[in-house]
Amino acid sequence: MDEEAKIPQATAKRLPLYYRFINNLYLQGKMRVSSKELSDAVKVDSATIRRDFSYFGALGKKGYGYNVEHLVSFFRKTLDQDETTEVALIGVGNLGTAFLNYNFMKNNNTKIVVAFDADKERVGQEVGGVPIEHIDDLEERMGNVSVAILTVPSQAAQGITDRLIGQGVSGILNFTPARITVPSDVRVHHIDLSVELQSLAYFLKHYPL
Amino acid sequence: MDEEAKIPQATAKRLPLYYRFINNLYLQGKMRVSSKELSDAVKVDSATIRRDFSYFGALGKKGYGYNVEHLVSFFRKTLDQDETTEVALIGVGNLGTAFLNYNFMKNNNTKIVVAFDADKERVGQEVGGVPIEHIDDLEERMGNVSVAILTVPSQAAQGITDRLIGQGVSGILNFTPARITVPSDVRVHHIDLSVELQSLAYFLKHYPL
DNA sequence: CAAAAATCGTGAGTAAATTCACAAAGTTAG
DNA sequence: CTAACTTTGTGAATTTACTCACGATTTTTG
Repeated sequence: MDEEAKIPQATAKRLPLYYRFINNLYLQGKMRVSSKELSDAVKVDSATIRRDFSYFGALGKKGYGYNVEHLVSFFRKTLDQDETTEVALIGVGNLGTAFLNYNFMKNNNTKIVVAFDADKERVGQEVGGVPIEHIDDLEERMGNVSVAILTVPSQAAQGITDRLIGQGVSGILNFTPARITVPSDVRVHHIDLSVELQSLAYFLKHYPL
Repeated sequence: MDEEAKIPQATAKRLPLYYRFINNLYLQGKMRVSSKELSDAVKVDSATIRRDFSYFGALGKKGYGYNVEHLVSFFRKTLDQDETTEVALIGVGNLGTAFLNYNFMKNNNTKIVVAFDADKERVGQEVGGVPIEHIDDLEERMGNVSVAILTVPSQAAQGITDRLIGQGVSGILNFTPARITVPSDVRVHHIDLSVELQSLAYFLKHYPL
């Protein structure tokens, strides 16, 4: 296990957000930043930010704040920003295409290197610089990519998941409404767009602010 | 305030998920279901499911489980499944288009009724049955929709947010990387696709399962 | 240089969510 | 009908996350 394995999951989820914002400050030439300023920008309580940072040691200076350059290089290291994670995308529909176009606008430690689709017409095309392969060739063309984005129709989700796992994938970002079943050593993050929208509607009706 | 306002937020977020799954069971003609079966399907601990349901009273029967028909009609009522929330979508790029196409595949208490884009070429077209208006006409064409999906470039996010709020929008589903600033009575749910991907990569490296 | 202001890092308190584990009550099988 | 089994609903324990509030330290101002 990592030494860092003590970091709360909630904190870990915020790290990429912090990194992106701090990197912007750095590119703008800003020298220092306080937890209060960060808080206004990323909408996370300033005490939470200080606590989050404190898991990595004393990154700041009392009465001063945080040195932007120091923070940026620290986060780059911590988030393995130099070591890119290669990603495969399965399902080049609208959502999949959005990801592919997004791919190169980054601050990113992840890169989609190959995409698959069931439509033979699309094979051989490129979207956002990523070649599209046919889903039947998944096993031959996937290489040893370890993360996959699943943007296929939900009926196809479990079948493709099984094939991905057969290829050694260890992380899946699942955008289908289907809840997929995976071995216990495979991590799945699930984003259900229609649930997000419905839950927002429910909150508006039942939890007035 | 609602009577139901006691329901934990974490529970409220799971309700749409439960509803969708239970509705599928109902359509398949299944008569009964246990918390254990639901748990396997939606990947939520069975005790959590029983606890969630218990906030609404005793919906189940000991030794038997839950009656599917009863559950389905209960959830339909609770989620205001009959009273549809009208939604506006801003930014008809790939991601926006994905939402529009998704719109009618539903079990849904939400419906996108109008979309806006900055591209004049697209005005007058329909995507997924939803008419596209020009962003300059936002104020005239939005009607009294109270929820908006924001799928625009991040530079445009805050400006459009301000205009939406001027029109009385009270909930925003923000897909841009920008953290938007809103009055305290407006609810924002933020989904940051690149953060999701990066955070999955981080978890894989640092939190081996 | 001294006083005032800023800001971190964190102990302690609180809140929210999850999970365990079991009595109670129903169902099923023989 | 009885015994074995199933499954709920929930009190209590635990885990996780958030926030307050303040001492310690540095910067800034005059």
